[in-house]
Amino acid sequence: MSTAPTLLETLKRRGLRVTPQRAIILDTIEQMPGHMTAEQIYDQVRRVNSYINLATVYRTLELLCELDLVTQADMGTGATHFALHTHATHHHAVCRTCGRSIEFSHDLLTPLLEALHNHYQFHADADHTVIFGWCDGCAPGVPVAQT
Amino acid sequence: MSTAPTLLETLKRRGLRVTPQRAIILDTIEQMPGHMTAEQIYDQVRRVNSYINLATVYRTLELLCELDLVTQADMGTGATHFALHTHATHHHAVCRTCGRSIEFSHDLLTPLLEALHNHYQFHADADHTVIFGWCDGCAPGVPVAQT
DNA sequence: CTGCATGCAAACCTTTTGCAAGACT
DNA sequence: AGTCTTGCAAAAGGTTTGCATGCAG
Repeated sequence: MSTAPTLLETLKRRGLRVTPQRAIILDTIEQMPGHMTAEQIYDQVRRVNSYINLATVYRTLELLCELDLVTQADMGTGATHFALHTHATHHHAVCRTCGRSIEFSHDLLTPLLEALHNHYQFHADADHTVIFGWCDGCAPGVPVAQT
Repeated sequence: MSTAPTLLETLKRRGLRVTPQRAIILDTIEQMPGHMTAEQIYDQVRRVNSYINLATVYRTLELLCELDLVTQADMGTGATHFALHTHATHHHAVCRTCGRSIEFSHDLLTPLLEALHNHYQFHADADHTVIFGWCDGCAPGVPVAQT
């Protein structure tokens, strides 16, 4: 139950290079809530040091993904969303019509994850699964059509 | 249990314009198996008529999506995958490491879909849901690391 | 000192769009 | 005839990359 190590500590521990840029980016990510796009992280990072480059943000995110410290999710908005792997696990039901995103708890996904594991020995990445569909307001089933 | 109408017939029935390009594209989509990217459809379409433009393929796909005849799915490969809505419903478990995709039946997803409906009145688009994770071969949990 | 990381700018890829010409009904 | 569709080419996003410089270890 010890406090989880910071991203920076984890980097050091694994013998990876710690640069000022990485320190700022990691710190920023840890302080941002939920998921964020590379652009959002970039904007935030620039408030600390406006000389950090977008490419560096991407390269750092790539590194974090490789280390399984961060997960990616496509919310259907064009830009990839990143989130701390330790971030409270929840998932998203995204409306194809209005774009709204409903968060739902991990519990609802459990049966599926277990089934995938039992049937296919597939270990689903339980973080930030995205399910598309239509929210209550945006009529389901009935296709648009109608002039 | 009459035969399902072709995409072309559906277009006509809804009073939409039928052009040679659309005829070729629709026909191609119906003949291609499973999902395909716009580029793949384009390549196939060009074998019939090499003057058809990629933009036209995109515009036709957009139309089909609006009519709910085709669904989109992001398989994490960069390009959007399209599939006939009538195509046998199944979903995908995509391995983040090796990229392999395991198809799983709709049944496994049912509990989740019902739960989303009951809890949030959310009508999930049951077609081609994509779950990311790791297949049996690609060690789960254990991060890469290790020099 | 050596190698890895960074900044910059250009390249990339997929997808979208403006516009004039052309085709469908 | 009138409107919708197409082709072309350029633009738009998001993300990646090559290369020279610079810094961490």
